[in-house]
Amino acid sequence: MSCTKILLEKGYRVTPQRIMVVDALHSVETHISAEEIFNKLKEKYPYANISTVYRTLELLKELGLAAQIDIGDGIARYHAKEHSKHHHLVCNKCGTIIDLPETELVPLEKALLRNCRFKADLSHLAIFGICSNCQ
Amino acid sequence: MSCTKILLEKGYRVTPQRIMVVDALHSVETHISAEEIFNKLKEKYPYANISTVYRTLELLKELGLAAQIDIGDGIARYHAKEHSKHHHLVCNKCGTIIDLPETELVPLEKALLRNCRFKADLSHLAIFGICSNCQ
DNA sequence: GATGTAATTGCAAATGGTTGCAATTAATAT
DNA sequence: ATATTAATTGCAACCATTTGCAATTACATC
Repeated sequence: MSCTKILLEKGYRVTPQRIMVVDALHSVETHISAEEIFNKLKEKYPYANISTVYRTLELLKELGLAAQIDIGDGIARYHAKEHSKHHHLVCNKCGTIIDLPETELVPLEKALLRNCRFKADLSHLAIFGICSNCQ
Repeated sequence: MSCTKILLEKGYRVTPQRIMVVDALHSVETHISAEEIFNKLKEKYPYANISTVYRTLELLKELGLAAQIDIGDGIARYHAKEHSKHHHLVCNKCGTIIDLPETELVPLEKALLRNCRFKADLSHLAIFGICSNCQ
């Protein structure tokens, strides 16, 4: 199921700007910042607008089509959710980002539901610490 | 051990601005934003400066005296670390923040070290989801 | 295909937070 | 008590992101 189809189905308009943001997001396997998406867009369409990029990313996030991670440098990064579900281990020393399969957090998810009756959304999380190289 | 003593010991200066930020941070049991601290400061000392507030909070964080949480509204909040170690469960529907004792995350911490050789710093974390009332 | 309308965009201004740099000052040595 | 000096502050400019609003446009209906 493509992102644009889901947009249409949910009653959102499929505009050229939105198509270009979706394309840019899917053009990378890893995460990408709004600024980087904006620059890719401008190559094709010089009138591209940064606030529309942010608004589209926000919408994709709401629809569960994109995930946002914050690795602590003040710049939000995004990736298409279909590009594998995983978490991020961010090293506080060297900045390396290690991908962690989502299964690693299933026990925590269950414990929070059992002990706190809290339905945690642990679909994308950044965990900070020190990687094996830097220890 | 007071914050100001630790500052001195580590070779940092104890300035009036820093004392006031520390006081403001300790004056609340819960978390507080930089803006709120700044407003408290201005009541006492009208020449207070917001960038010094941010820099002091950053320093306290580095020294492990304060913790920062981001509950997803784009505003960073801080609390004195001695005010109990805990995590935050943030409800995506009603915005309620539930405190979670740190022991709840010990199994995850151990699993990450064992499986990924990653020394996670899970001292303060915000976990998003749906609280029991909103489910 | 033309028309109506609500969703979306583009702009400019605002927000929360950070930074470079010259001026000031807390702590140290005298 | 004074002088020295490196740490800290205050300012203004900057950055990433958000928002209000008027202009535009994708889609639905005829």
